Amino acid sequence: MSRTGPRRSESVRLAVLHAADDLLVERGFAGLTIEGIAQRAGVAKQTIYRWWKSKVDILLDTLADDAREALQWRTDEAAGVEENLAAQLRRVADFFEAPAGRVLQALLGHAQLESDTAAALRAGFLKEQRERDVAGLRDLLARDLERAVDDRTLGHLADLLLGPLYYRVLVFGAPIDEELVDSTTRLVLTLAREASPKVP
Amino acid sequence: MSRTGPRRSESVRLAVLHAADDLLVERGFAGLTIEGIAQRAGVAKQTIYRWWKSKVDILLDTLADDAREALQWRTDEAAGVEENLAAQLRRVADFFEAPAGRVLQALLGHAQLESDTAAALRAGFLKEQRERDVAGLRDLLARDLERAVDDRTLGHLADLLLGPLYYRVLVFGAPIDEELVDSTTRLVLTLAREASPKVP
Amino acid sequence: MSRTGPRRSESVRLAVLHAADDLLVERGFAGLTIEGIAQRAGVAKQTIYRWWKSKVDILLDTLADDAREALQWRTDEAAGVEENLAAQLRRVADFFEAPAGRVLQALLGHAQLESDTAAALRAGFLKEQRERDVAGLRDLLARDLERAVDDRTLGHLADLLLGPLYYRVLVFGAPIDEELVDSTTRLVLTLAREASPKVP
Amino acid sequence: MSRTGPRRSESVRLAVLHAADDLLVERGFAGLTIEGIAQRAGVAKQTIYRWWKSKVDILLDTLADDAREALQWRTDEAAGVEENLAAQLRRVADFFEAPAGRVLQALLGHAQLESDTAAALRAGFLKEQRERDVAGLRDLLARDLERAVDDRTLGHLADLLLGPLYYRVLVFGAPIDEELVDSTTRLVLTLAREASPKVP
DNA sequence: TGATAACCGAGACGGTACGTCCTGTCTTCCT
DNA sequence: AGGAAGACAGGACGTACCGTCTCGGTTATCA
Repeated sequence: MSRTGPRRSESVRLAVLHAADDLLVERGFAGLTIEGIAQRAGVAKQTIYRWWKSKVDILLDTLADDAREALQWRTDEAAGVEENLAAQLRRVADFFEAPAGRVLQALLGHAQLESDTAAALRAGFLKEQRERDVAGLRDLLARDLERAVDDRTLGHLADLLLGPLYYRVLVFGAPIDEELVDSTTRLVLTLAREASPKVP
Repeated sequence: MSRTGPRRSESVRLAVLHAADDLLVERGFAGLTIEGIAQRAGVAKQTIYRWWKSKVDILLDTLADDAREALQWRTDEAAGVEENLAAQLRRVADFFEAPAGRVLQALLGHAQLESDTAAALRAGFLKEQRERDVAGLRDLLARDLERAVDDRTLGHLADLLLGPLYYRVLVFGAPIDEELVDSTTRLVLTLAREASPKVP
Repeated sequence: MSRTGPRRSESVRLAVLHAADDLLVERGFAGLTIEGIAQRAGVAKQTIYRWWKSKVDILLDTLADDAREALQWRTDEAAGVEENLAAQLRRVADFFEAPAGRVLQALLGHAQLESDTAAALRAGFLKEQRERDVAGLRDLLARDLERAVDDRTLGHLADLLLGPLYYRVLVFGAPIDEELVDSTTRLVLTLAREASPKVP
Repeated sequence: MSRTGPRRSESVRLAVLHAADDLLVERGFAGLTIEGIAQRAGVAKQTIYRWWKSKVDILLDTLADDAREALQWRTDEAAGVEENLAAQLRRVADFFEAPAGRVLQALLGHAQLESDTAAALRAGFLKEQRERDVAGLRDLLARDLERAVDDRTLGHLADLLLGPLYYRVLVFGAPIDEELVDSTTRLVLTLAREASPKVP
């Protein structure tokens, strides 16, 4: 059965996402309201409710657009494994300084308060990002160790690698410094080599 | 000049803290309202506002009462350094399953959304806990290495030690398993020994 | 530019006015609250505040709807001037026994306490009623005296006519009796005839 | 049974009455609160509640002190009856311009809203004032008519005399002008002479 | 000359209503 | 059908006073 009438307006979608982003930066999460977004975007409230369930849903949308690329693992074949790993951690550090990182931070915060947010965030963005992190780590270690590392171990290594960075940001609200990046990198590599000794 | 008139009622204070604690567990942070707390505690709203600025302020108070002891470093002289360290991490893991841990989790979440909360939490509980963590780690390593470790290094070691645990809880909402405790413990001890080699 | 969106609901308006009227009679002015009206009318508080500034504003609205007719001057051509005048005063007396009269009484009371109420009441209902009273009196006297009476005199006659009635109600809270109606009527007619003697 | 301890402090009583009076003038009846009076008088709230039941009770107290004298009937033997009567009405007019008159006006207003206030005001001040008015009128008419007027008629004459003045003040909030005083005076004297014709 | 009872200041407390803000649903009209 | 405008029921907010109460400190009278 065919349908009639105009389709979803892309300009409305973008206006809402940008308004939400701007207001989050300007007034913080608590000052972010559906009514405020509607007004700023020059859009009716009902239009927002038609396409998104809540302000969290809007933010998840902005995250999907912005964060994926910033946290992608990139390999520089010319550089060593340690440099590549450290570079990825630096990307994480930079991400948290950027607007998209603030969005993730807010969503992670909200996820502690609302299980719906937690479920949506974990089933979507965080799950995908976890997969990218594990895959990126696997590839890098494979180059270093010349053998595959099992997934279980990879998971723990990822926790050890990223945990201290998120801890800094989420718990202390402090920027991630170079020294933390370096020591974390070295530590994880050490453990990886121990756990999966190169076949002589 | 001495105060006259009735003093602050301790029973009111406790009724409010317990009501807040209970409601947080029952209904979550979003379902926690000043009016709800007042009703549950059998207290007038104004009485709450007289002593606390917000529901966050109340939770900070419950945390101060409950969390300090649960996260205290305890040394078992009979056991080795590694066992002591692992036991402390297990205490952290258990804490996050307990009601007081839920309070901290909610507050950490809210701290991502409101800078006031962040400032209060960091200036109060987190600062003290950080000091306890660093001091506990210092004492433990001193026993192991038979020499003092400088504060800067201790700070990084604390990040590496606790980061992965908080990451698990805050980002993935998953319980901290034994394996993570063990690998984190070993890793940090390895790094500590490398960084501060025992004088021969 | 034409308006879009839903219009003001007439049923809501009436529900509020009736609820206010009922509650004023049941519980008196002090027991009349916006929250009470909202609850009785099955309406949200905000809906009331959207259209009225205060409970006084609501009562002014009920007055406009109810009192105009009750205090209208009516001429019975068959009857004499004195009978017509007395009939009008009896209408005033009856009005103060009816619910709408209670509303006016309450508003007059409140007008002594709040200058805003006084200004609104006087600029609205009282001004119109005064005009009706003066006009009614003018017509009646014209019939009796066969000549026009000047406005200044009419004003004073209206004061002398209505003053004693309001005095009874407002100051002594007592009902207006037939004797007061009669003596006031006679008195005013006497004075009117003196002041504007029939041209011989 | 005898009692011990300090007696009621007169300075406290006066401080409260003055504070109430001042605040009534400054902020109006709605802005007059027990807490405000207590603060302004430098007195504890409980002290007020010990001696007065409500703010209305306080105002009744100030009225008793101030109004009695202002509304007292005074006879100037040298002047005629009409002049004496007009002088009394002028006293009423002046009274409503003075602070004590404002208090009575506020209390009369409140009496329309709360039956307790109405009862207290009518059983106290208004009853006494009514008696003074009737007695004053009786004396004056006795001089004029050279015979006594019965109480029933006197009551109606008092209504006709004072009603228009109160009507002006309470309903229109306008000052009582000389013309109203004069016509009311003449009118009432006319009626009195008609009703009780001098024995020839 | 104490004891003791009332007065008084300060202000905590359980309440009620205030007026505001935002939510999510809905209705109306326009394109 | 999509969208702007915005009315509506509802719920929580933080504030202002109410009237009651508990504290200490301070008189004044009477034993």
